[in-house]
Amino acid sequence: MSDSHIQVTASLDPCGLDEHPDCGIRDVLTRVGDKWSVLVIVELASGIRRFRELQRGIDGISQRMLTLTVRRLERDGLVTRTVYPTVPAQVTYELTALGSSLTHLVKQLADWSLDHRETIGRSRARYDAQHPDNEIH
Amino acid sequence: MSDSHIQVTASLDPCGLDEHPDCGIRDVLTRVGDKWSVLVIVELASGIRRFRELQRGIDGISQRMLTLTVRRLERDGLVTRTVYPTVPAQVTYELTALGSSLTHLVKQLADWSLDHRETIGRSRARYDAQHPDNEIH
DNA sequence: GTCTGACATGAAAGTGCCTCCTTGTGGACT
DNA sequence: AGTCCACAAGGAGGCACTTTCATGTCAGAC
Repeated sequence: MSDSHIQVTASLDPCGLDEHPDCGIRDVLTRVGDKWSVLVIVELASGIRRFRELQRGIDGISQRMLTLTVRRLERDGLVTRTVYPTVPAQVTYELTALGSSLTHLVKQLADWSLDHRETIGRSRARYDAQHPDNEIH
Repeated sequence: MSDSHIQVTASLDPCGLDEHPDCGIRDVLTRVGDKWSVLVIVELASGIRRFRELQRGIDGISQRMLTLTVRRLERDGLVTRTVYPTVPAQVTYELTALGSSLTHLVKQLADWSLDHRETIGRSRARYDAQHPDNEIH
């Protein structure tokens, strides 16, 4: 850990050394840490979805963001996009085996967050009370 | 899942309903998904650190980013900051029980990433070859 | 012709993280 | 005075994500 290094480049290539798992964690967070990706993953964990179905299942996401998000997930190999030559055209998205392998971790993170939500909220309130000058929300 | 909703506000308050674990996952990613937080957590998992020790242990992080990052982690209750009235002044940081409770998940994410790094790399190369017009890296 | 559904894409503006550089505080030392 | 150590904070610019709005393609229906 103390020997960790990340050469910060545009694509954030992890160093890949086994003794540097932190590089790995940065990589996965870069991959799913954006606003919408993990929500897409969670929705697809429930089964294959057409574009509109997927959009309706994720509150607040625009057509644009959904298109960009699923494209990135597809590029990373987490999602499969299938185009049907129907009229009107239809596209479906589903998790790959790789994408599915991430879902149990996502579930655990969600559980952790729910388990500790109140504690974190109290901590924030306490901190803000003690540091009224610090605007870091 | 399909009833999920996130009211996107500046502070991203999760809805907190048990049937909406995705709100939880967004919350935790907001918390540790930035570039440096998880690296700080990983470094502190190895033990208490003074500021400079922490900075040296995380390659590439500036004094400024470290200050901001530990401040946010402290606010969330993941890290304890202890000031020693020495000359020169000294500060130490260590994980709280809450912060520590996250480390095994972080480890799992890191492992997942290392396990699948090659697969993802290949997927990207394949995707880029098939979609030369898509600049989405 | 227009409209619809389904989905992709382009353009521009807004936002905030991140970086770089600088300054500050409090001692101690030369 | 200057320099050092230890750490915090200010200011400004860059960049990418995000959002909004608009446009595009392809058929089919009217």
